[in-house]
Amino acid sequence: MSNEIIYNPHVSVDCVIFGFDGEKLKVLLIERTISEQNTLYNDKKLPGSIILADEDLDDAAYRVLNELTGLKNIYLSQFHSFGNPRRTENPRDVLWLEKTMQLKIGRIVTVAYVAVIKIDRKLQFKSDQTSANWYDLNEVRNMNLAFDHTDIINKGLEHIRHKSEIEPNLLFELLPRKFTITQLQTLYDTLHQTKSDVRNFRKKVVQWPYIVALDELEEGVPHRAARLYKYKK
Amino acid sequence: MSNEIIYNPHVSVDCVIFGFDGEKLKVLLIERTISEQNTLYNDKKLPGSIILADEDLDDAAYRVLNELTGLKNIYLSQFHSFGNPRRTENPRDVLWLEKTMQLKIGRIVTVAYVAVIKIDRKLQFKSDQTSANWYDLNEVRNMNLAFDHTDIINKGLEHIRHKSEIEPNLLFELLPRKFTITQLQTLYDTLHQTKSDVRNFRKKVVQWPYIVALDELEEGVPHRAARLYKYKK
DNA sequence: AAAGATATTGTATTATAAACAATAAACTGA
DNA sequence: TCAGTTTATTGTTTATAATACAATATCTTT
Repeated sequence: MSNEIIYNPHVSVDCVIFGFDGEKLKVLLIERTISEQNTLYNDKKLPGSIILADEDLDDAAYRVLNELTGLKNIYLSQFHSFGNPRRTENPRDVLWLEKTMQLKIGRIVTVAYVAVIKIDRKLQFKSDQTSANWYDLNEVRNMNLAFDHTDIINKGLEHIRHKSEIEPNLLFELLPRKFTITQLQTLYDTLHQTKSDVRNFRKKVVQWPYIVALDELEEGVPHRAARLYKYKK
Repeated sequence: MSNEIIYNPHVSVDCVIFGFDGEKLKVLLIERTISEQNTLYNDKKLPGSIILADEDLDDAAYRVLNELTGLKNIYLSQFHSFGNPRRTENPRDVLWLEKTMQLKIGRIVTVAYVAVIKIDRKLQFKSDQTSANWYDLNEVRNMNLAFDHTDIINKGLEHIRHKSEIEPNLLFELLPRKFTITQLQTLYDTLHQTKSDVRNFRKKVVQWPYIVALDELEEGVPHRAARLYKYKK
């Protein structure tokens, strides 16, 4: 009957923030240091936080994002909640929770959000102690992240894959303000896991009404420079 | 600073269960009776439950669904979590929570799941006290449901709309085992909010590999009987 | 036998997706 | 300066999918 005990878990939000460097998708991860028996371990985790007493879930997610990047008006959407009772059982995670939260925390149900931002945005931290960095998605697969954050990232990736098929606008949140068609195609193919034909792809995108050609070319490349485009409206 | 207090809300799951009667989409709602100052109020709510101490979210949703319908192997998927601090503030809801849960419950964060089932399935209740009924989605919009269950239903509807565009298989979970093309089209158009052309629609679906014509006709209709089809694999 | 109700079917047109390779422009190093 | 390297850019043909559009068939009821 211990199975039937009602129990209050904590509730948190975690943000999966994707960027694109022109070639690969990246995730923003927070550095975490844990001292365990006089040894320092270095770790990475998603930006996240326990929700506050009077705070809605979306508000908590925006707060976390803002504390991290200093920015607002970001494409941010909830995509899944994770509540496996054993997701907070790793001893290293338990230790970190006790140190940071100053209290024993048992189970945590987390609500995950995803955001896509331009990777060249300067990240402003409210606290000087936190440090965030971009990591290749492929690297991340072999890292040992905190909690079930690898699962969360994978599910978040799935989510923006689907979303980008419905609203191609999402792509331009990831690209720099001025971009080449090649960059757009690389991003598109990365997200859709395809290899589209160069000619067909260009035909498709130049007829999108919200993509406009500029009178500018790429600079500093050791070959023919590509035309730059921007996203409008 | 009261804004910064860490607080443990309860966590629950709610299931939005859709059915289709051949003409309209329906939701399964639980009857709820509240006695308030010697008066009995009748109410409806989504099937749901606080999660148990050692229970994963998906497990909780399946438990709720099973306790309600007695069935397993149902198309069930998590679609959104709702955590507005004020979602449990309605006095009637507070009263009901105290009566049913035997304890004061403040905030509840709920994780919502959606399921689609055949409406002619016999519902077996584990407890004789609960009673569930199908309601038209249009009626439901004007009912006063418990908590924010109207919002949850709307978001769940959005979810199966999207999902049915990607996987048409979902449609056959809602249709009876033997169905007519007209029923299929009505369901399709209801979900997609379209009015497709009869000829084009038939051309489209008869070439779906998983739809097979039977040697049977509808019975008991006061006009020409339609051919029956079934879904395979 | 006529009227009413729903089921069933085909053709022409348009739009979209897919397949496929040659040339142009800029830089690099000899 | 020239040959070689690298990436950018462009068109045509074919196949597939979506759209527009109305007449006839079958069964029931009166």
